[in-house]
Amino acid sequence: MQSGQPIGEREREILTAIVETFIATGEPVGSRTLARANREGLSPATIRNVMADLADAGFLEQPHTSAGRVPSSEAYRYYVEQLTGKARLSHEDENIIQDSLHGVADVQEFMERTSHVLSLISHNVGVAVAVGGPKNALEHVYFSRLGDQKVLAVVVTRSGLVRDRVLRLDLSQADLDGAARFINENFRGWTMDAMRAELARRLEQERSEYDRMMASVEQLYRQGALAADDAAQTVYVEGAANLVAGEQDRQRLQELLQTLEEKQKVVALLGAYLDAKQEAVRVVIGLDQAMPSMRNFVLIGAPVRVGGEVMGSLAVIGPTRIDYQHAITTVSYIARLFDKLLNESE
Amino acid sequence: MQSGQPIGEREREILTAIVETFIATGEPVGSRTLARANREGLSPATIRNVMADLADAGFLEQPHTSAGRVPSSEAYRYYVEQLTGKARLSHEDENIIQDSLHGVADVQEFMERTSHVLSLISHNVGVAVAVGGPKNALEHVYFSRLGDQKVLAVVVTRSGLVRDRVLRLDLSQADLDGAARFINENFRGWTMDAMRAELARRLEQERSEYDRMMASVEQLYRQGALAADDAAQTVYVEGAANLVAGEQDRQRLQELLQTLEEKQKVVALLGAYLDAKQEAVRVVIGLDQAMPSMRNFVLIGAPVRVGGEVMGSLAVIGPTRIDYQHAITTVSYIARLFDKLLNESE
DNA sequence: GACAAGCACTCCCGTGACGAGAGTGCTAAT
DNA sequence: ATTAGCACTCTCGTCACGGGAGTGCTTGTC
Repeated sequence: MQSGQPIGEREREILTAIVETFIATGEPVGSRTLARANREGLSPATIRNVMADLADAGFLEQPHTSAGRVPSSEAYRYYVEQLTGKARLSHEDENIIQDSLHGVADVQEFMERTSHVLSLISHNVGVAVAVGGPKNALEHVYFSRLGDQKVLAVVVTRSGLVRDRVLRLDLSQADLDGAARFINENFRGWTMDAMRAELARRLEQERSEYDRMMASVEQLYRQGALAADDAAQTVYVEGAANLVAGEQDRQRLQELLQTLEEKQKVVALLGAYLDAKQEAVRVVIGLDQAMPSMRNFVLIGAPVRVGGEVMGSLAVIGPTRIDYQHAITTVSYIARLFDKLLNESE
Repeated sequence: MQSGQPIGEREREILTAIVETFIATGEPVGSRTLARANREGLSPATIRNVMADLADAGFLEQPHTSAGRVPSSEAYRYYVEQLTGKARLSHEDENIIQDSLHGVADVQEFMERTSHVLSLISHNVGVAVAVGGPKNALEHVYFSRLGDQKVLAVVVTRSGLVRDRVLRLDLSQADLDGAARFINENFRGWTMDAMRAELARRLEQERSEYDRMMASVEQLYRQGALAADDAAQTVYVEGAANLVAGEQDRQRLQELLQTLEEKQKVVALLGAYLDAKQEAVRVVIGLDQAMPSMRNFVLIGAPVRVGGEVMGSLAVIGPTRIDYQHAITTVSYIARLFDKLLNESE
């Protein structure tokens, strides 16, 4: 058999058995072990034949001759694909999640706790990001002069996100108040994107007949006071310490931790693989494409939507040797919880 | 010599030599190595005698007979004490710091970058915390009804800190606006502490003659809308990955990373050892007192003040085997830079 | 043809022996 | 007071060795 799908029922069974025992033990799995566990009582020799076929087809790898077999990325993909989505989270885990997220109203805090509880339950890295929300409705802006050349800009969106930044600008408080009033009166309820676009249009068009206030608005706009772009994201990464137990190579361990510390990289990862359209949990095996230091790692994540718009995403990141079923149900459970909680309060 | 101070000039010299070579190499240092480096050309045998004395006095420890000596915590304390404060930061390091912090106006961002640059330069863990600032002057509050039972509270202080939280409250936007107007008009410029105290007093005293607005204020107050307490701190911890190289014991490494992930613990550490009164950098050797998982670790930190009030603190955390001189000058340099930048703009 | 049994072979890994290297403590000499 | 010398200790890297686990292949059986 060369690269043909291992369509046979027997092949399938043996492949998933290999994947599962490897995930459980972490050691190359040999034909004998497999034969013992196999309920049909096949002999090691038979299993060896099948294994040889699977190896030819690219599903198994051998660290060295006379060692057991290790699943390849392909094997994991196949394994995940044939998992039934029917597994339920244990009550224990459900309780932990409920306790952890109960009564939290703040999106930020929700994200923070989510990353924490994800890492806790999965024993891997839990990640949650809240995107700045260019599609969020503007609720209120506020500008405050802090001192020489410094202005504090605060933007509140209707979903409860608060972004603040300090700009280098020299405007009086009166000017700032005027600009804020203008924006609040004209753009309340607009999406950030729409507001910015309209503002840009007006500034362009009415350039000749500027009054003092519009000049202030322009300055604020140009300095990014109203930005709600990709940079305006909060990322929570927790459980990096869990990787210590799993990764033997110290060099690699350090690289991994470093990568996880660079939050933008994590954001990029999630962004690259999760999109708004997908409905369910997505499993990405082999992150080395997007991030070389993450080879042999997988991402199990889902977007969080509020009213159709992506508000953020959550994920578990761990080695290929991860409990897929468990991680998938956990992520899925929290994502649904999220949707329910966030969407009910609209 | 039993527990007497190693007052002798020779002892001092040898002790610092031991500490320095141990810091540099990480291996127990023997009499021969020391003799080679010693400029007075003492023989190994003589040095052995001195070392025996130092060991008796509690400054040196021996992993096993016939191994070199390792400095004890006492030795590090003694070593740090006798360091001259005159060392200057290398221009290279100064440039890195300047580049990294240049043009940053926002306190939060300043803290974030500080922790980053600290970890970068020291090759250890960099920490920076901004305290909520109970002594900060109130600039502005803003309340917004988000939906059923949810209210967003935003507090802006004069120093540019923005705190937001979502409360479970059911007040109309009109009520919220009234309460905000009341607080802004009456308490602008007050310190958070004073404002809270006065508010509590008034609520107590005028309980009988409440109007609708004061009732709203009370609800907000009770729900913590105006809290600016210890919980309201932001912590930045960076460079945890650097510990991988230094710590051999995996079990311990994991514990360390876990501790650093629990931000409150880090805050507690800084809080326990750094106080407003101290002028310069403080070096704390042996963190196991406050945090068992941190045994054999040291903290090199300084508070950040604005106008006499503590606004936060910064620190390097690393193993006892750290380049003290370098870490001290780095922390001191950034602390001074901080003071300069923050205080100039007042 | 599918499965099983047997067998020779490969490779890893734990164990114990062994010697080099580094360091110590002590004693005797300067 | 210092130092040279010496016997002793402890670690660590290397190497040989054998057990264990696993493979591939060949042959045999239903």
